[in-house]
Amino acid sequence: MASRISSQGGRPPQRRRGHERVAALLAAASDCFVERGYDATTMTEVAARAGASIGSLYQFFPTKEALAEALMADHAEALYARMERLVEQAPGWDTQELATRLIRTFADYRRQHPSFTTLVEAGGSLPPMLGRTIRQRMRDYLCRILAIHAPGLAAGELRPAAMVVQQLMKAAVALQNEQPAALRQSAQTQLRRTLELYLKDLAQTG
Amino acid sequence: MASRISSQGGRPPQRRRGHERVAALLAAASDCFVERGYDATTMTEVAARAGASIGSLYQFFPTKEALAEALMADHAEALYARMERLVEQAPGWDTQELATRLIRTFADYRRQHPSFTTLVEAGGSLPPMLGRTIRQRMRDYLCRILAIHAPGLAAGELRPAAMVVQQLMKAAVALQNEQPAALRQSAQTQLRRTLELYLKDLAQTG
DNA sequence: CAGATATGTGAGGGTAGCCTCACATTGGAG
DNA sequence: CTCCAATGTGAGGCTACCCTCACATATCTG
Repeated sequence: MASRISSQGGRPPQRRRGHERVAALLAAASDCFVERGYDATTMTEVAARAGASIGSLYQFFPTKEALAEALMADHAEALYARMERLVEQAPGWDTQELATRLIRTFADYRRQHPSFTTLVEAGGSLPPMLGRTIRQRMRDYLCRILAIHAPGLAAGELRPAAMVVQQLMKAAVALQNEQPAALRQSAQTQLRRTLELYLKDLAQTG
Repeated sequence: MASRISSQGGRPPQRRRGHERVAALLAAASDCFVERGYDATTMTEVAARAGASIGSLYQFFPTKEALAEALMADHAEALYARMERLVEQAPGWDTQELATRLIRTFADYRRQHPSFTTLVEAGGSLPPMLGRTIRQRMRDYLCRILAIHAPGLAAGELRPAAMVVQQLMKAAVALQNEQPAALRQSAQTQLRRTLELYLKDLAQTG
């Protein structure tokens, strides 16, 4: 799980020890976020857990937010890789089959990486920009995959695909948080169909 | 929605104006928690939103935690009332029918009261004791109802009912957060069945 | 009205936590 | 080996926020 560090500030590691430190720091951050949540974890604790000092932590991550974003970037990359691998393996599927597999991949990854779930669901408590970044990135990934491999939906226009993806997001990420009353009726119907798909798959998987 | 204020400290209101203030403060807290999450909302903001000063807020709620707990107490009371009303209306149901209705009631309440969901799901970021209190109370409520109205499960022994209730909790409260790998196999099977029930109902409701 | 109690106010104490800085140490290139 | 950039360190600045306190005002009882 090589990490690319946040784009803003924070010099990337260059020597071997630097890379090791970054990996340890990200692992520590992951554990802390899962156990205590984003707000409650302190930078001091992350550093201590990684066997480093605060200064060392700030050497690579200029901000607590940047730390979370780097962790999220790693997750996003890994998840995206899984999805692309999945799509490459069997290009002949129709939209529904593809959606089912993608959702299962997504759900599996969530189960295997609790910190990913923690960050995605932290929602309101995260710094606004970070929250938006995370959701945007997830949406982009799913949208790109669906747009490429579901030509029936993305033929020329982007709106429908984006809508479906948004509903996939809602189903897979924030199932219980969403408020159906706030959704338009047509979208709601489509969401229900997506939900059924997701739930059926989830029930099979366990 | 008359509130009973936290048990620990914090004198309950006695005059008319006091009751109005408490209601306004709880409403403000509810909004803030939903928008920003528990950690990110400040007591100053809650007070300002309710048109009061900080001193006024601390007149009734001795602690930020007490404020959240009072809000949660209101929710718990309202939800419990709904559940009891439901059970009284049709005492002839079998276990499955009852469970389905209870879960729907639970899901409906969650949709109608976002701050309830916010507090229940805040999980790791809440002060440990508050989090435990919240989960314990929800478990007690569901357990009591199931124990009373599903004699087949609660005949003498409490263990099976408690287990089912725990799984109901997992299904209804933290569907995606749980890690099936950490569960025992038998429990997992039962959980799956409960999940299917929950999901089926959710799909129907929208 | 008068006394008593409840309620209202906001400046400030205390603290926790993010982040900086000045300097020590390590490791690799020439 | 020598030198320089990378990495390591932790005390402390600074800010934000929870909560207290001394006092003002409002509301109720007699």
